[in-house]
Amino acid sequence: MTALRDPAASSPTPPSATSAPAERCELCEAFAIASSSVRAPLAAGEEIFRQGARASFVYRVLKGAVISYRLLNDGRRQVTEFHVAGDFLGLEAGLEYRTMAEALGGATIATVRRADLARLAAADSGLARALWQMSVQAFQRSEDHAMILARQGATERVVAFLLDYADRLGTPDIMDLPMTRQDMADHLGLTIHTVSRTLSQLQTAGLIEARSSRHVRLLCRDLLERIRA
Amino acid sequence: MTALRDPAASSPTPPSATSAPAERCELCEAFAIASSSVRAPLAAGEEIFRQGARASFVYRVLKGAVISYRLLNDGRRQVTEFHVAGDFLGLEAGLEYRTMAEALGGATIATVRRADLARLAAADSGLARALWQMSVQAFQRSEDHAMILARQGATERVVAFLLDYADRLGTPDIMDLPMTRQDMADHLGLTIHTVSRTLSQLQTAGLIEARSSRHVRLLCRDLLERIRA
DNA sequence: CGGGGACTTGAATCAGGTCAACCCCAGTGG
DNA sequence: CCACTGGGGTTGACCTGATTCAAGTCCCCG
Repeated sequence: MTALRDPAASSPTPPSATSAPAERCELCEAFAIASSSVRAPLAAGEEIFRQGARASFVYRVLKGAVISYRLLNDGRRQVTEFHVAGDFLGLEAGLEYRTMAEALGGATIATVRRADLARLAAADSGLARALWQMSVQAFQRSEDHAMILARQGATERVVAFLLDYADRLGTPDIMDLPMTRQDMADHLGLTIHTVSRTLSQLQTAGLIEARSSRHVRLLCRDLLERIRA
Repeated sequence: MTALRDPAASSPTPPSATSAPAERCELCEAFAIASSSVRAPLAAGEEIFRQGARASFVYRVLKGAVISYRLLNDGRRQVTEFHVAGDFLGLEAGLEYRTMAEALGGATIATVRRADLARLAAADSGLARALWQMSVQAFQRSEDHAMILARQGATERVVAFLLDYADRLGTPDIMDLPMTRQDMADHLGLTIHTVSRTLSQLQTAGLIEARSSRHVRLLCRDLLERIRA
C-alpha cells in the first residue's frame, strides 16, 4: 500500500541534525549500527507509513514533527500522538502499523529495518530491554492521555496539550505549533471550535499569548500547571 | 488508605483453577519456572499492589477478576483496566507501579519476582520478546480505550465495555459483572448515573437483559457490535 | 484582485452531569 | 421477628458546557 517514496533519495544531509536529544542511547546506537538511511526533508502532509501496512521499518524524527492518527470506520480520525525531534515511530507496532503517520512541516526522519533491529535485539539483551522500555513509555503516555480524555474539561485538555508539547520540545516558553486546530481537536477529543474558543479564553485570561495562530507563548507556567490538575 | 489485610489468610485452594486460557505461553512457562507462588483467594477489595510502590512482583490472575486504577491528585480515580483469569498484571510497570490493583470478588492470583523474570529474559530472547509483546498489547488496548473516551457517547461506551469484557471472558452470552457501577463509570469516563441510565435504556431497547444488576445477558450481539462502531 | 483554507466567534441545541429522592437488600441489634 | 442502617443501584428534574449551525475574518497564493 504505502507508496514509500524512493528509498535512496540521496540528498546527503549532514548526519548530525540539530536538536535530537541524546537519551535512549541503546536504540540510538542500534540506529547507527543498522543500515539506517536518512530521508530528504518531507513536505507537510507527506505520508511516512499507512495504517494496516506491514510494519517493516522503524523511524526516528530528526527534525520537525510528525503526526500519527487512526482512521475510524465511520470516517472520523483520532490523533494518537505528535512526535518531535528525537522520538521514535513504529516501534510499538505489531505486525502491522496501527496508525497513519505523516509529516508536519518539513520533517526529516531516519529509517531502520525492523528485521535488523530484531536481529540485534536477539543478541543484545540490553537493546531488547530498551525496545521493551520504549513500548512501556508509549503505554504510559497513552494511559495519561486516556485519563485526560476521560475526566477533564476543554480547558484542562488544551492546557495539558500545550504543557506536554512544550515539555517534549525542551520546555521553551515560546513555541511553534506545526499542527492545525483540527489536528489538536482530533487529539483532544474536542471540536475545532472548542479548541479555538478555549485558546482565545486562555489568551484573554492572560495565560498565553498568541502571536499568530501557530505561534504561542506560555505566560504563567505555574498557573497553567495548576489548571492541568 | 486501604489497610492491607492479613496476608497469609490460608484456606488451601485446589491449585488447578478452571478457566485460565493457555496462550502467551512463553510467559506461562516463565511463571512455572520462576519461583512462583499462588496466593489464597483474595476477598473483594483486597489490595494486590499500591500505586507508587516499588514494582518487585508480576502477577497473573488465575480466577476471578482484578481492577486496577489510578488515583488523581484531586481525589478522583481513573480505572485503567479490569483483569480477568489469564491476564498478567504489573508487567507494564517501570520501577514503580503506576496503578493500584485490588481484587474484585474472590480472585486467586499467581506471583513471580520481577527480578527472576528479568534474569530469565536476559538469557532467553524469546521470553524477552514475549514480555515486549505484552507491553505492546497493553499499549494497544490503552489506545483503543482512549479512542472510545475521545469520541464516543455514553451508549457506545457502555456497549463497548460490555462487548470487550465479554470477549475477554471467552464471549459468553450471559455474564457476571464483578465490579460496581462506580467502577464502570470510572473506567468509562462517565458518572454512575449515566451508566445506570444507559444500561436501563439498553434493556428497554431489548439489547440486553439484566437478571440482576450484576448479571447481564447480551441479546443481540450483532446490533450491539454495530453500536460500538 | 479574487479564491480558498485555516481560524474565530456568536446563538441555538442537546448530551451528560448535578442534585435529590427513592428502592432494594443484606447485616445487625434490640 | 422486626426495625434500623448503610451501601449499591435506579430514576426524575434541572443545569451546564461542549457540539452544532451559521456567519464572518484573516491570510496566503495564484
